[in-house]
Amino acid sequence: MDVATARTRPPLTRHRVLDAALRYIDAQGLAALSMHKLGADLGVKAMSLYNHVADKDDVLDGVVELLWTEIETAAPATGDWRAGYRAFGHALWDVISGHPNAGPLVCTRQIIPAAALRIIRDHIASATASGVHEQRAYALLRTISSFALGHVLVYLNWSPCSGRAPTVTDLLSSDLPAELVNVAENFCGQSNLQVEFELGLDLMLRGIAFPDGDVTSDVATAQPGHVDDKGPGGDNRRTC
Amino acid sequence: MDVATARTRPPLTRHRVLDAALRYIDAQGLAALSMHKLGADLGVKAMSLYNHVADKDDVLDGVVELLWTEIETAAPATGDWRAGYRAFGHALWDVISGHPNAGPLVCTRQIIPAAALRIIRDHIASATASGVHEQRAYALLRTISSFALGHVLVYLNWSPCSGRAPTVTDLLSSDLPAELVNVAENFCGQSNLQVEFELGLDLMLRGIAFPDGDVTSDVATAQPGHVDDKGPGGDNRRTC
DNA sequence: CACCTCAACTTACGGCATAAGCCTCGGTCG
DNA sequence: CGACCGAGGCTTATGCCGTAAGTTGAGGTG
Repeated sequence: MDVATARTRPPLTRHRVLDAALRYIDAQGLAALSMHKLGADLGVKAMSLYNHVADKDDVLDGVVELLWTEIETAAPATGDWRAGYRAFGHALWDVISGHPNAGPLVCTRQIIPAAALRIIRDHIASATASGVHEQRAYALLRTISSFALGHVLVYLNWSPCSGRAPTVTDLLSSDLPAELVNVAENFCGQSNLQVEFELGLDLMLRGIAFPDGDVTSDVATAQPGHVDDKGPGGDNRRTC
Repeated sequence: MDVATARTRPPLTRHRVLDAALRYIDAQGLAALSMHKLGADLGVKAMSLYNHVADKDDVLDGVVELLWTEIETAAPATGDWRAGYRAFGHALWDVISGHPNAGPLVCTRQIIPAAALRIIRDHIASATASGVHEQRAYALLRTISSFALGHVLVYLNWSPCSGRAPTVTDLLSSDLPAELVNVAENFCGQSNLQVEFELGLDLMLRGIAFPDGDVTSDVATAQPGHVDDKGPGGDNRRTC
């Protein structure tokens, strides 16, 4: 790479590096990413990247930032907090499944990007502004996030046509009894998980998760995402 | 490693290799695992491992098999399908969170081990034997799995004291406004996610997910995990 | 005894992340 | 105008990685 071409090329920036990394992973898979190839993709030697990112871990963390930014722009908070929560879960599902190779990084890298905190903050604010008890607003958002995350991961890893595996049988070892293959097909193959996810999300927000319909009260009934009514005791291990 | 010590050492098997790999990952972290170090751990050169596993990917897939075997033994199906489903979700949560470094492999590797299919089959059989419609039995098990998986991943990645990060602030970039740090603490830090998970699981099975309490009917009402009442149309993308 | 099998070993190769240092610009200030 | 300098890209070099290919030697089988 001589000096002339280096001049004509737009200068590298952290954002351009991360963006290229995300597109590379989307196209070639996570395992295929290397600093050399990423550099080559940008018309630059590997070591030049280190002027803009700390190391490869930093690149991967940066990709997660990018994904959260996508989620943030896809589901901004509005006046209607239920619609906002729903959009948030939906955006989580959509963005992660839209990047089948990079998406799992969101739940693999131990990092909480600012974009994640911003969108959480906004949706919480929207809910509390409508009178929802703050702790309950957090708990419900947490429950929705967990459900969306788990659901999309099951979808990505265990469903054919999700962009990662063409058929269910590709996920199984070849010498399996037909009976178990049948179980796999029933569990993974036939149903439309996207529809299933949306129905679950709808239900959660329509009040099923809060059967009395009064989400603004803070009475201590057992509800998903409500923990105030249970002390630190009990049978839970690994308490902080 | 001379011949004499090779003789006294118990012979390598695939299972011993995988077991050592799991313990190594538990102790040193996923990124630290290499064939050389794994071999050294077993008193053997790296290449000797290849007599028992195909390659490194095979080792990681094997670790996932081990984890599913743990889940299988922890939550065998019984006559009471609701208790069984509950135990299954619980086991997923426990086993994955019990291996903070290896657990995420379960939703990262694209593989469905036989142990997973066996336990799924048994719990489905238990439910249908009690009169639950088969498609609904699958849908509910799928929903519980998704919730458990997503919940434990949020726990592992975003909670301090989960074995991966000591404090919430370690997960954040250092130059964050106090307001967002506060959001992070509320969302991740203070509550006991294990209790929250168990409550959600209980609720799902006590009938909240099926408000009419009649889980054996197959009327086409909108329910999480019920998809029969919606055709292939609709707004879903990436349909197979 | 002769032979075969097979697990473990040795060697070797290309790719990886990245540390250390260099080179060459464009801008800044005397 | 000319000396300086900082930044961004390049070169080189190191040590680890996964693993292909071929070797060794002990136990079992004829």
